[in-house]
Amino acid sequence: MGKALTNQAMALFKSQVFLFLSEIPRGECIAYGELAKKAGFPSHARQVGSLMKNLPKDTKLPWHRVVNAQQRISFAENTDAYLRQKTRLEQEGWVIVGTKLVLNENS
DNA sequence: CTTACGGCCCTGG
DNA sequence: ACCAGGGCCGTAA
Repeated sequence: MGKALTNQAMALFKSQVFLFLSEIPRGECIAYGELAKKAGFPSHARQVGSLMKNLPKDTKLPWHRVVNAQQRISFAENTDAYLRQKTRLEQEGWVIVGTKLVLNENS
């Protein structure tokens, strides 16, 4: 049972997640869990998801480059959120089948 | 205080 | 490749 994160730890977690996210280049992507690890909190994948969900709509952060550990978009296929993310990833060269990121044509 | 709920993840079938 | 089950942990109700 891990102890609860202090407010300060959470603040650090957030800033680290946003920092590493901002460094993901166009054409690449990263898993929620990977981002959590890099930020120093390996068991907080879901919290990364929450952070993404709560980003302001006009954010400049590349939230769409965050996918799940199976390289899939974590939204149901018939949703708006899914379409938004898929469209943005396709603009960066990804070929996507269903929710699966198959390959990137540019890389 | 306790439930419920996620933009999750991992391990088997 | 697909799915279920268990674990995870902050946040809102």
